[in-house]
Amino acid sequence: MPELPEVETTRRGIEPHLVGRGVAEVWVRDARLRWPVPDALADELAGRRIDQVQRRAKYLLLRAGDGTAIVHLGMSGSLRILDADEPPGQHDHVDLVLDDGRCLRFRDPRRFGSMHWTRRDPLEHKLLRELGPEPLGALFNGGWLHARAGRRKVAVKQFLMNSHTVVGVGNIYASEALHRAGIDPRRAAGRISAVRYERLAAAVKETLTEAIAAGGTTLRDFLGSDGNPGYFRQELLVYDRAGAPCETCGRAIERIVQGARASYFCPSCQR
DNA sequence: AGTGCGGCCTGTCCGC
DNA sequence: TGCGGACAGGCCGCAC
Repeated sequence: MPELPEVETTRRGIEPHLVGRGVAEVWVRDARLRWPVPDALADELAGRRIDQVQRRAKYLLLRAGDGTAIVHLGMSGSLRILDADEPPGQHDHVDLVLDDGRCLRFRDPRRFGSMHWTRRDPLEHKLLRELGPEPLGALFNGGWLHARAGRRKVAVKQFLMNSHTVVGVGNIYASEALHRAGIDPRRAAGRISAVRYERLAAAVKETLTEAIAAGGTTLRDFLGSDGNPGYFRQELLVYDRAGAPCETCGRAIERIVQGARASYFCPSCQR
């Protein structure tokens, strides 16, 4: 399940193959993603040159002249560089055929991903406009979290996963960062001190940075753009470890459900 | 405005 | 061994 480290790993994997390359053709085999792939993507991207491959939150931005393809990998999406004549599989929905005989192939079994095309500033796109700060940027820090939290009663884990609070912290890394910061995921966001929010912001940055360095976390079906898995899974201290001993104190990790999502935490290290 | 939840989708896993 | 059903999960969009 791509979270920010997986998306950044993908970006770094595809960038050197795309920048400066022309797009010869765009094949949309199945436009039924989360939102229908617009005809404009194929019509307008073909014939252009890709200038930059950027990331904002979990969106990848393929900049091509005055247009931008916006790609979200959803739950199960992946982008890979292949020879263009490689036969597509069942879930290979879109190809950008490049002018060097290769292609960028979008695969997404669950079709929670999406692709958009815009001729405007992509950061002003409806889906990107309201997003909170990047977790690895300077704008995201303990002061920001503390100020945003105010007196809100929502559980801190859900607060942390809200894209207005900070982008790119999904279910896995939310549990991990809260564990590192020693904060109970059930605690009300507005009942956490500024000092503890400093710890939490630092924990988010550390967790994501380490995960990116490891090439992302591989759970189930995530593979990087080179087809290889990420190696952060072995670093996870609580996620998917219900019943297993906490590495710090030995007490059993607990699993609870918050907002219809699994949370994992150590009941003695996290308060 | 903040909060909660339905819905999208399919591969995987579990229990019978 | 086969089968049905629960589950996983990002995140928009809607209802309260």
